[in-house]
Amino acid sequence: MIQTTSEENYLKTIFHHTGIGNQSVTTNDIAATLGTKAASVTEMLKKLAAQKLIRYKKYNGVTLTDSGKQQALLIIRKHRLWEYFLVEKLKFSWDEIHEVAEQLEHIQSDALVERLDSFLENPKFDPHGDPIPDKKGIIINTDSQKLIDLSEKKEAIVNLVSDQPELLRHLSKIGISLGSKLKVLEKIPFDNSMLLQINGKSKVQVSADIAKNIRVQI
Amino acid sequence: MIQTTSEENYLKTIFHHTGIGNQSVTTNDIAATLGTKAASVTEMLKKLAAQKLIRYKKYNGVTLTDSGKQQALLIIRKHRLWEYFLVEKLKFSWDEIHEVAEQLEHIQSDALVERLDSFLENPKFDPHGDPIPDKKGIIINTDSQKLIDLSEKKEAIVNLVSDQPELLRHLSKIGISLGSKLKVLEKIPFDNSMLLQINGKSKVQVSADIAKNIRVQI
DNA sequence: TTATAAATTTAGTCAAACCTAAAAAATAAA
DNA sequence: TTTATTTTTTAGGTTTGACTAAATTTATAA
Repeated sequence: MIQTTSEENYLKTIFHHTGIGNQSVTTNDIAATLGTKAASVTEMLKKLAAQKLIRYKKYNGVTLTDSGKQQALLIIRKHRLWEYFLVEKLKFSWDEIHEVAEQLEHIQSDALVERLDSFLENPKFDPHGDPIPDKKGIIINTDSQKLIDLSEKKEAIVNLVSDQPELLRHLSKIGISLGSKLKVLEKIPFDNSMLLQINGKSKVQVSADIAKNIRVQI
Repeated sequence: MIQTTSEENYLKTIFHHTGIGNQSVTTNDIAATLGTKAASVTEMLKKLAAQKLIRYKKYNGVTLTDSGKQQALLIIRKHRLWEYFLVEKLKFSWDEIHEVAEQLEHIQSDALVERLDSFLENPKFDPHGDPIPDKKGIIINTDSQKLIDLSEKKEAIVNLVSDQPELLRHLSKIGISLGSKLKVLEKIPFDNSMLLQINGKSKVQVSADIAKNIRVQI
């Protein structure tokens, strides 16, 4: 499951274009960001698709799978933790650190990341003010809200879900995952449950207990 | 003048075989250390020779040029500084750090190395007791040895002590300082502690933990 | 001192990640 | 709706650093 540095850079770039939702990004945009040519991007997209890290259909742009999103977030976690280290401990200024962090983010060692995180006392934001994903790849978003508070007819993107394994299992069963677009079709006052439409397709009923544990972003 | 990771690994391996002198090392020995095949080594040797980092004559083994030696020492400097960081700051044990340091040593940034060195307060030895070359690639006399390795009845001069302030305070309290002449009167197998005579006068008992952190020269 | 063995180099392949040029598909304009 | 333009993909190359197999050189032993 370990990516090459190049594969990691592609994942990161795709994530930066598509964000936490399931938006797509074009071959040319990826090439422009990475400073490579479109032809090279196409080749790499095939490799990433074969590993089920992205969804790729010819001439159609790409989106990250849950697995790809997870990988990207963990690389971003490393990048931002190292940036924090460089500024807070080594006294670099915030504008000198990017290039070095680009290298450090590719060091492969789970133990290293976790110990670095502890050593730095679990910072939540990097020196540029961007949030640092936690070890599960969950990223704070201050303008997120609980699904239960979303009003009827409104749409939002699933941002954070609590890390209870049972809840996660249930959600994946009914087709909700990080980045899903939810529309509130109806709120049932009797039990505060909600009728939702997922990604403009399937409809599903969720209890208030569940809706309290999902955070979404408009 | 920047080397690839692979070139850096070859330089480092050659240095570890040839040392600070101008000894030579064979193709096969390099291959064995790196886990590659002799044919691959031959190819790389040509590249390094073209950069004047090694002296290479077919079928004749290689030696490092001054420039190659310098490069190798700076890589070793990085490796050992990162090892020190991993143990002293991130609390890894000394036997878990090698693999990660192998990756970190290839990060390219002069500023990073110098700031890391300052942050660590310019350590002179890594957690395995090996000396850390300074920024010019100058390495402390490698034929100094750890006091703990000195055998009974032998005498030696204190060369360097680790820079832990507490240790330094303790040593000055019992009368050991840079340049003191120590004679090993007795080694106690039970706890590896040592009974020493200092400058032919006072006797003192030091624990194994202390004896590991003092370097002496015969 | 010749025959055998070991070490080293050469020659030819391969995979990864890039490239250019040409073909194909999708999009925009006439 | 055809034509033109842009985007994307395919096809064929290049470089780096590895490989195997065969050839060459050096070292060892009978």
